[in-house]
Amino acid sequence: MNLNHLFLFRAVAEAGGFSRAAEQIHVSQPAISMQVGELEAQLGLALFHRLGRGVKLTAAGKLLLGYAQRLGALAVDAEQAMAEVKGLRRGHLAIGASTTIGVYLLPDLLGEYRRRYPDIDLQFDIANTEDIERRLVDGTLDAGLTEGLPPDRRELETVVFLRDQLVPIARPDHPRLKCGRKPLTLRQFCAEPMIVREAGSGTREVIDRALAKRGQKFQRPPLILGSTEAIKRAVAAGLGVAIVSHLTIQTELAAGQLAILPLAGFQLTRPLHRLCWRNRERDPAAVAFLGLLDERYPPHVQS
Amino acid sequence: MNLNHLFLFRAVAEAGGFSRAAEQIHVSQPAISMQVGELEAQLGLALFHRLGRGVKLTAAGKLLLGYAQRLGALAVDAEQAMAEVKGLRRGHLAIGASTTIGVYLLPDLLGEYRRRYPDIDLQFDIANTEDIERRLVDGTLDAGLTEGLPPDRRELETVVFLRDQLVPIARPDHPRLKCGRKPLTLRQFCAEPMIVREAGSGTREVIDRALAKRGQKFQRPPLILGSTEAIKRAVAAGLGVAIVSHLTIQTELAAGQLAILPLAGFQLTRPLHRLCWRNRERDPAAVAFLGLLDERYPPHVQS
DNA sequence: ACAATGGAATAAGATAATCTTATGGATTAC
DNA sequence: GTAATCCATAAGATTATCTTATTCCATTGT
Repeated sequence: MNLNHLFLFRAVAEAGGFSRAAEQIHVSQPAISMQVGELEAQLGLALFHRLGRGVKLTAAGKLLLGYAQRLGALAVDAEQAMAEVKGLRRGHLAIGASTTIGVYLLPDLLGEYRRRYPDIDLQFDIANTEDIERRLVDGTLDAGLTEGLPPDRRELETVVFLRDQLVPIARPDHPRLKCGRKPLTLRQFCAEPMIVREAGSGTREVIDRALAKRGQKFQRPPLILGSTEAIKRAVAAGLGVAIVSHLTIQTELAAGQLAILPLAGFQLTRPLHRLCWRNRERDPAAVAFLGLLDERYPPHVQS
Repeated sequence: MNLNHLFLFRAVAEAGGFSRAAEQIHVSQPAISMQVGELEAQLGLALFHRLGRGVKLTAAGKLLLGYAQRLGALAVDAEQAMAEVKGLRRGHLAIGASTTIGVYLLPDLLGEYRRRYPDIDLQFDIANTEDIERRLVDGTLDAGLTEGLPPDRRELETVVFLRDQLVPIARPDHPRLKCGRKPLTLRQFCAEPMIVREAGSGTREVIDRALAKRGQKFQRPPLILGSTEAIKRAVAAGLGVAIVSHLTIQTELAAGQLAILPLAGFQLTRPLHRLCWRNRERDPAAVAFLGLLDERYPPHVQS
């Protein structure tokens, strides 16, 4: 007994005859005779009275018809659910991101995602690289976006999707920003009052390494603040200069609260990584997210 | 997508691997690979993550598994229901009978039926031959038992299942029943005070015809009563003699309330008919009933 | 009662679906 | 690195299912 047997049986029952059913579902009449006959043989029960003029359900047939209808409807539901998943009208997407990306980049991206696929259930967590990695492996995340060093897990694919520029910022009325002034040298910049994140922060490490590489260091003890927002506010308040991700200051630049300080020959970037399973099938919801990411930030495969 | 696809899919999901599933359900592993692969291709969705060591459901797979389980359970229910019908552990039997049969014969018969097949839902109506015939044709009865003349419907099969003896009865202390006395002649019997059913009753017609055929008639105006029970009581009370179906007086004979009056060379029987559809499939419940009837009263096919 | 008709069953051949054995390829575990 | 495990693929065999043509049967109409 399979769905096709039941489908044909149901067609006959609802059409009131083998020939009529055959017409309606575009199969030959003997095909139906055989299938229904086989079904009856398997069950050991007559399902139809053959009246000579059409057919009529037996008691067993009436009973089976109920099951056939329910089975048919359930099968249709199942296929529809699958079609919805495939067509991104149903599903779930869980993304993990580190702080900067999570705060300054993902909301926009997920807003666009929601606009395109409003029926996908979205989940979005900010966590550290280690947690994201773990949750990718155990399957609770579909993709992760991190600014930290790429993990060396072979099962995860790491793609640099964006090079984040770390830029020096100052209050817009900083003397060096008067028109006509030349860019600062790195040495001059290091002599400014500096505001930085605590040691151990990803951004701080990048900055320290870059300065060390160029043989420079802060010339005064820096002001240490625990969040990028705090640093931006402190710079805007005139407490000093800082180096922050370009991503984080779009609003303040537009509002004239902060300005980028030109620094001669200084270019500092860090890679932002997109993490997901390497050789694993991805749900359409995840594929669409990665596609959207690639669309906004054309990728460079790294490993 | 058919039940087999889903069954194999479910086996894989529940076994956690293609090979394990293949073992459990005794199919080759490639068969499963192909079926699941085809299912995935048809849906356009990956249902499993291939991990190298076993497999794991994707989100789409998890969703489909629920449907597959429900469909599987429903299919099992359907097959079980059909098996129950076939095994007479579920079903319905509607029998129609004319009065005498319905009162004096069917209760016993249906008692035995209920004992053998306690799960069959029984329905049993007393009606006239015409109604029974009509209800057989329109399908509300599975079989009919009548004492009337056989209908001439070609679509109904008429089988005489019993020859009912109509016997003369009297009070046990009737003078002619004293030991040693010879049987009455029919003429003498007709001279007795007679109790009969009203004209139009089946039994009355049989009696009238039999007497007419033998050139006899009641010599006194008979007492007319509307039911066999009333006639029996009247005879037992000594109001006269009567001719009634042998079936109806078993209890009274045993209790000594009535006696059969020996009548020389008089033998009056009428056929009892079993009616059902001629060329139509019968439900197991009906087949079992007809079987039981045949068992108790070996049949003589008439038409 | 008779042929006519409508509709299901059957037969035969063709086609498609599914299975099995054997083998390849990728991943994990020691 | 090597062996073991597991899924995918290939080829051939088997089975299920379909189609066309035809037969059989019950009803219907005359």
